[in-house]
Amino acid sequence: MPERLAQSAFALFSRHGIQNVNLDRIAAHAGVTKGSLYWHFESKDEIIQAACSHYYRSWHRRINVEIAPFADPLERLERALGFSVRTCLLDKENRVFTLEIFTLSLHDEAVRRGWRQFLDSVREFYVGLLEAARAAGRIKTPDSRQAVDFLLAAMEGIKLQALFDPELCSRRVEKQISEQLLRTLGCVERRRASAADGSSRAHTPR
Amino acid sequence: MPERLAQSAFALFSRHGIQNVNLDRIAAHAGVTKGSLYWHFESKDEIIQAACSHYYRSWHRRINVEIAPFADPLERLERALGFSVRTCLLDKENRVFTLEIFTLSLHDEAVRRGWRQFLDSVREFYVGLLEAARAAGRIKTPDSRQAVDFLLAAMEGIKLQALFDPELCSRRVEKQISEQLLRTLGCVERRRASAADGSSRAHTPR
DNA sequence: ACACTTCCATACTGTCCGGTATAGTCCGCG
DNA sequence: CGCGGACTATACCGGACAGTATGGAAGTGT
Repeated sequence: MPERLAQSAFALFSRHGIQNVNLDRIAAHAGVTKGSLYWHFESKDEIIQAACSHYYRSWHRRINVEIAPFADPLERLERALGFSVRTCLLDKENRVFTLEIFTLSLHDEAVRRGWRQFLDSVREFYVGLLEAARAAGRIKTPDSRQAVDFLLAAMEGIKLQALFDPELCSRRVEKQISEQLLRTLGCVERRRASAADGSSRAHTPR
Repeated sequence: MPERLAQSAFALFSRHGIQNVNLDRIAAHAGVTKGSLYWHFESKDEIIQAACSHYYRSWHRRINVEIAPFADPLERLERALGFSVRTCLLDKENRVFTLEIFTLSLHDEAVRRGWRQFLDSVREFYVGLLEAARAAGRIKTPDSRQAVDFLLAAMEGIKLQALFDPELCSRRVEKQISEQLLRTLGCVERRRASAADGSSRAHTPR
């Protein structure tokens, strides 16, 4: 039941925002009433934290599913990048929820700490992918950490832009941005192949 | 008086967030009471809009002051970039206020429209600087608009990172990021000069 | 002096919402 | 069977706050 409440909270927060969703609504969405909700959670803050945890776990699960079929380090990196960019551009719920969390983080140390831990795990995830691609000679970047930091920052920015420019929310832009981000990472082989042989175009993920 | 109320609203919103600031507080900050405030503005929404307009005007004024002393296109671009990056990293009020506005934009079309107009004006500002630098042969980028879009996105992302990592809020990181952004713009001369002659180091703004 | 306008202060109103109190139901265990 | 614990539903509470009503003050024009 606590997990169902957390899911309901996430679902509602990610559509309507945190302030616009009251506890009666979360409880009803989970099929119970507010009394039950208060049995499991002490406060709205605690429910918000539960929704965050739900989101963090879900993100990790989804991105791992995305890269699981691939062994090539650069392919894995590309897939992960593609997933992230797609999430930023097309996943409106992700946008709403994360923005709400950021704003809450401004004044709530606990929420900030939670996001920071999540961000650290995402960073380690990407550094791992990048180092593997680097070891395989597919990426050339002087400093993996810094490159990943830049990448993550760029993706957050892109997410914001998508909020204000719905035309960005397309597969074409997604591909464009993914390539741009790969370029900033110092992708060596991808670029050359693209310039030399148009058949790599067909190789691009859909 | 309306301008004083808008300034008060901005000052308070940029420190405490929009939800955490009630109208009594804004009025008191401006030296009046809520009745006066309601004489000038119809609703809290209208006061939020006034605070936004105040912020937008202030931003344009400040960045123009920053680049006014310089004639060289690349120097102007660098100064503007430096100002923006500094604002993102060090100006906490800017961070708080803009994040609050983004979150409000998720569900409020009027706020979203306002920011979008502001963003368009910022984009045009940077495209203007970039084109000038390009015409002077100081910048090499295939598509100014796209480059500026990427730049603006990156800056928003950096602002978010600064929220979660206070160590980023330093002049060293500011310089590092500014250089990185210049690199993504296709800055030709700056890079070469830096590699060839250490004296350009002293030329770097403090 | 009076009327009008602009602006302001104060008290009030009603809604919303997080949180609480209390009673009820169900299940497992001795 | 009785009891305790986990869970649930319902009614209630009090505070917060945007917005409203009303009266007052000051300035201006006739």
